[in-house]
Amino acid sequence: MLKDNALLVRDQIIELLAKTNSELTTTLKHDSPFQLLIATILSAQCTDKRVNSITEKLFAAHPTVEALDQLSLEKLEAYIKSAGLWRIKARNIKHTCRMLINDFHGEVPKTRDELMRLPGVGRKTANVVLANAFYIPAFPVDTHVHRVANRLGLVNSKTSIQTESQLMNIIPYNHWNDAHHWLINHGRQVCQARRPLCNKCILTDHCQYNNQH
DNA sequence: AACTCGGGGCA
DNA sequence: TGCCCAGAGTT
Repeated sequence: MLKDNALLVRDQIIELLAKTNSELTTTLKHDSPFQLLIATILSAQCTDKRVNSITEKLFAAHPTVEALDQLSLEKLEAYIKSAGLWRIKARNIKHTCRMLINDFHGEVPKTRDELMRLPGVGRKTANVVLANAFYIPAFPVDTHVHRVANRLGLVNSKTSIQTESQLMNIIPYNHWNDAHHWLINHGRQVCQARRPLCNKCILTDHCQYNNQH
């Protein structure tokens, strides 16, 4: 019963994706897995647009792990100060560069476990790199995705890891990327954590949350 | 599982 | 100016 509802919601979303313009999807600009890794570390609690404005200059001058490793902590901090949490991120990025060189032959690892050993890389960031740098099936779940998918009844899960696997099961692989971006945008603009704007929502007919409030 | 971190954004 | 955000890391 719940599963049937999830399938209905899924089909509604996929229908919406066809009409959605690609401008809705913000992307982190990068030329290599390494650059995507650094950009994704920077993107925590920060919009992709601001990250891109930082990495545009940073990667122009220091495009590789070897080049970025040579950059002093102070200069790195100066580059990324507009990203928020810059002290932590600068330290993590420096440490990550050293680990890539020392432990991974200067390459970005291709497994989630290895990626998550890098400081500043959690499960969500690891999944972003796996999916977008290496095209390895992975579904990044942030709080927006987790909240919206559960409210809509697309999944029924306690943890974001459960949400991750349930979304991978119910959404066709070719829609993972745009569905991910749609869920994030819907979470930011409509299905907000505290004040969900259900009157602006197109999916209220099958929504568990809306029908309870 | 719940808490802390530490910046920016926004009312 | 105080509250909120959203990831990672810690206990």
